[in-house]
Amino acid sequence: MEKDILPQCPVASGLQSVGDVWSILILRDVYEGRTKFDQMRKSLGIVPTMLTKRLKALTQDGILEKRLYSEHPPRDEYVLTEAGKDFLPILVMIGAWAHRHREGNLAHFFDVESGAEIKPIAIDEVTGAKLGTRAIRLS
Amino acid sequence: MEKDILPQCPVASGLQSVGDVWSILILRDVYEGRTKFDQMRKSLGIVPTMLTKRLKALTQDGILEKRLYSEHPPRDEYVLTEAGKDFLPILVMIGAWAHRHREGNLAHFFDVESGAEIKPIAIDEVTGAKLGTRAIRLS
DNA sequence: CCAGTTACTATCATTTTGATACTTAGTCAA
DNA sequence: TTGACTAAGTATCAAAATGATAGTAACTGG
Repeated sequence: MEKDILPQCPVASGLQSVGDVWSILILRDVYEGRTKFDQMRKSLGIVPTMLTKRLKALTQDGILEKRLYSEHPPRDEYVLTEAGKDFLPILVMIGAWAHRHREGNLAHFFDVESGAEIKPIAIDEVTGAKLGTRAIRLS
Repeated sequence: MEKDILPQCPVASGLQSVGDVWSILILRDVYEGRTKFDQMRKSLGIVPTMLTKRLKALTQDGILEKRLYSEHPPRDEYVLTEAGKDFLPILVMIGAWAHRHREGNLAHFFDVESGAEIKPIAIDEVTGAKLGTRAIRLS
């Protein structure tokens, strides 16, 4: 789609960085510890040209950054920036939405410390109200 | 991308319904009350063939449904199902993420009742902890 | 020095998306 | 009762993105 559609909309703006399936699945991989090119390629079944392209875009957008993990041979991995880490809750919310509304035998998210399954909800930090229960205006 | 990649991953599963920019922007439009074909077409600058295709997919996936709003002439609008309404928090989270990490003069979300700006955060309903502050495992 | 690993790039076919024009079914006003 | 207008699309074709397959470059370890 076009570049500069709806420039004032925060949703459209966010989607310009991260509004495509491969990018989001790459982020999921990185969260899971698959930070290297070939790990992602195998895990996702993505063709290398596409993976290269997406990693470049995510890096330029400040969501991932390249880090040398071996000098000899020189090898880079991709790690999350602050912006990248900050996207994790959205991933988890998407997964939880899928559990509620999509068919299939899906994996679940667990809190490592307690072992309990995570039930993510979004609230407004100001009112404390669950999002979706009160009217919202965008302006 | 392929159809059946990573069938057990809830994130990948969710993205199959709603993992594309147009679909998400259509949902945003519907939340904002632009429920009719031409309203969306103008608001988004989307080509009608694409809009038709996306509306059909969202409808088949149970996120939108067609509703007759005029008998003569017969005219349909698209309204949110429960699954569609349940996606709103994710939209707001994406917008909030963009506010934190993207440049530009972006519109903000407000609570209609209180007038205050919304600061969405995702928490685990079980532990009450903010997502991203504790380790998560997917299995 | 030869096979293996990692991180890619090159090339080309296929698929998806976009632009423009057109259609269908109705309304409304003169 | 014709002619302009609206809403919701479809048809056709060009352009761009994606996918498949193969190949390269730099290094390692035996």
